[in-house]
Amino acid sequence: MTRSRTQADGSRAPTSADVARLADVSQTTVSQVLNGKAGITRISAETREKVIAAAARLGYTPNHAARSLRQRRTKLIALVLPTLDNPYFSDVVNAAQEAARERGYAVTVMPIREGDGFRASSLLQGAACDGIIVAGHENCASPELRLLQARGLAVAVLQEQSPDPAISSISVDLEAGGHLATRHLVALGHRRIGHVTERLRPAANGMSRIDGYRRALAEAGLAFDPALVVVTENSMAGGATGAERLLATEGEPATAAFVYNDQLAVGALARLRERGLLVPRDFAVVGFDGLAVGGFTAPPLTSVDSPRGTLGRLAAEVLIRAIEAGSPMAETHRLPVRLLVRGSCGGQEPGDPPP
Amino acid sequence: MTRSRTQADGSRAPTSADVARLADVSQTTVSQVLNGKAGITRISAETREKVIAAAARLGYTPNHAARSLRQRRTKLIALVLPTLDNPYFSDVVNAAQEAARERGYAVTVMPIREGDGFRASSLLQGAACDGIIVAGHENCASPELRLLQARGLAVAVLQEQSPDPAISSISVDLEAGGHLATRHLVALGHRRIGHVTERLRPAANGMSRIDGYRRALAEAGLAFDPALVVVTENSMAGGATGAERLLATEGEPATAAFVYNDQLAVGALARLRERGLLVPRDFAVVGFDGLAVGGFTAPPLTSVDSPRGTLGRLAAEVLIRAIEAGSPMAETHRLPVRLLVRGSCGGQEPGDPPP
DNA sequence: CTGAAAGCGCTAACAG
DNA sequence: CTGTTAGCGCTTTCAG
Repeated sequence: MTRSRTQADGSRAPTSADVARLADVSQTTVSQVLNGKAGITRISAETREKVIAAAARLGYTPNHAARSLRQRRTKLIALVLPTLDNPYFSDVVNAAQEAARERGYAVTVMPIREGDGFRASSLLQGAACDGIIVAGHENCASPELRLLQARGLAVAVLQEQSPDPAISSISVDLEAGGHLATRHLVALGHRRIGHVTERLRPAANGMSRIDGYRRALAEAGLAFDPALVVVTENSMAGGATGAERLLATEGEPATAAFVYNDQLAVGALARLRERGLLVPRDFAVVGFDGLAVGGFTAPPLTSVDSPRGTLGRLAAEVLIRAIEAGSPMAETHRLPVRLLVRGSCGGQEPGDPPP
Repeated sequence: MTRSRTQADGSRAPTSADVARLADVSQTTVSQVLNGKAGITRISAETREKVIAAAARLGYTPNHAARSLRQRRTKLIALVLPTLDNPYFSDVVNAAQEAARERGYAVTVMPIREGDGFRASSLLQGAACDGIIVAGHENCASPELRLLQARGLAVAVLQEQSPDPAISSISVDLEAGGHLATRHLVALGHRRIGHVTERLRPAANGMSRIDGYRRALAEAGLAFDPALVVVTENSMAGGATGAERLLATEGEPATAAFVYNDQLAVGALARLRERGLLVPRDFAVVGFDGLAVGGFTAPPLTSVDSPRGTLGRLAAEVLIRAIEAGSPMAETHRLPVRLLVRGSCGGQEPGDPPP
């Protein structure tokens, strides 16, 4: 009973060897009992009891690093988010976490600011997790992703279409959302409809919000007017200045706007109010995401609702599939969206519109 | 040159042995070059070059699990949050991350729902990280925390006073905040001031928002009326029903409320509006947190601003100090707050009030 | 049904 | 200035 290497505070996390000693069995047996697959019963009931009791008495938990090293598997998934200040990801993370847990994986969130270029990637490269789900424009577009994938890390991209077809992507149908939102405004009689958006990406492939916006305009016989597209920063403040700029646009003024996301839309609503415009009487707004906050704005925000739970769950499932396949099988999923009609467009009272 | 164990896709993450072979040196040398402390130069410039070149050529990144196992240190800090749907923590996390990075640590976020009882704690117990910063009522109060600390994990509690004096705590001065908010309302002439709050915790130790609320009332010679304290759920919807209940209270009606946090306050503002009350003319509201969203509500929300960046940075510093000391030194920090006057109380235009 | 031995990839002692 | 050796804690053959 050599009790070596004590910590500064006198204790030391118990190891499987400690458990083995206490239960008077081998480490192998401890491992077998504690990780025993249901099927294979190579352990007697009596031994099993002893081991379990010993483990419980010591409060034993397997050392994560040792196990990961040995198994070349961490059972850990990282969700890479650009920021935590948009509650959009809350539901996504919860659902991903739940789906992962069912399969024996844990989910952890790594905030990596857009443009930081995966500076934290020593962790990712170093196989600190088995796979990553990546969100955020730049992060998703990063060429480093395919390097990570080549290193054996499973990669899935969330809410963006990856430029790289070899990388899995789970997103909602942004184009359909843009179309739905814009069509809604058209149906309410608007003919000068603006679009407030985050910086436009060059790699537009006909799959983004603005494409749906343009399609709805075209279908209604309305010309696309670049002067009505305002690019701004992705924040509430950005939404406010976006609205401001839209109002200041030359030519016939806009009477409505389809806004990139609810975060921006909250800012836009505030600025419209400050400028003395009454929404929806003087101006209509549609957001995107279907955030809870939209139920509490003045007026409540009509928005394209995205199935965040399904998105998160699916992302986890796809990723785990790839991890367990051992090879990078790319899957692409595009989930449908629906219009969540609240009060910011007028015309109808809260309730679901006809499809 | 035995190239063994290829992955399904034919590649394999390079190891330090691979680098050593390529550079024609020993693994030790590779390790020394790549982790070399600035001071100790036991490596010739030439060798260093060779190693660095080889590592670069292979795209070598040290294996996290192996390194952690060997060093008994992960250089990883987990921030345990109850949910991601309150943007409050965004700044906290960013600041913590920055402070940690300066010291060579990475920060990861683990969402653990309140009441889940650290179910994910196999990771925490298993030494998957060196320390944790815990937020959320129940999580902070969990007795498991001291177990984790006993296991050698550094623990710091955020924004709550830990019931356990042996655990570090970094929070803002909630009592002062409650006092500041309530005094502001008193100064504006309100005499029936309600308080909408999340469930009250038994362990009230004179340090929470409500204590400051009561102190300000007392100082103004106003009686504390339990009928004006409404307990509700921690969400925007909860804030709405809280406001509702406050309006329905019997006795002389409230004309103002100090609300637990901005999330709740957003909901409260919305419900007041729906009920036809004009804020601040008919009712005044003060929130807590100083979130960005408060700048975009109708009217903009006056709130007790909390130094979230400092909080996060300090938490990381305290934790890292504890990690590197090797023993659980408890530190308690309570940061000051200030009133952020916007429009939801009237009386003065946006701008800082006199202290 | 159980144990002994090997080794995951890395770094820290200790020799030279 | 560099290499050899050992071992972190675990799981996994392989023998019994």
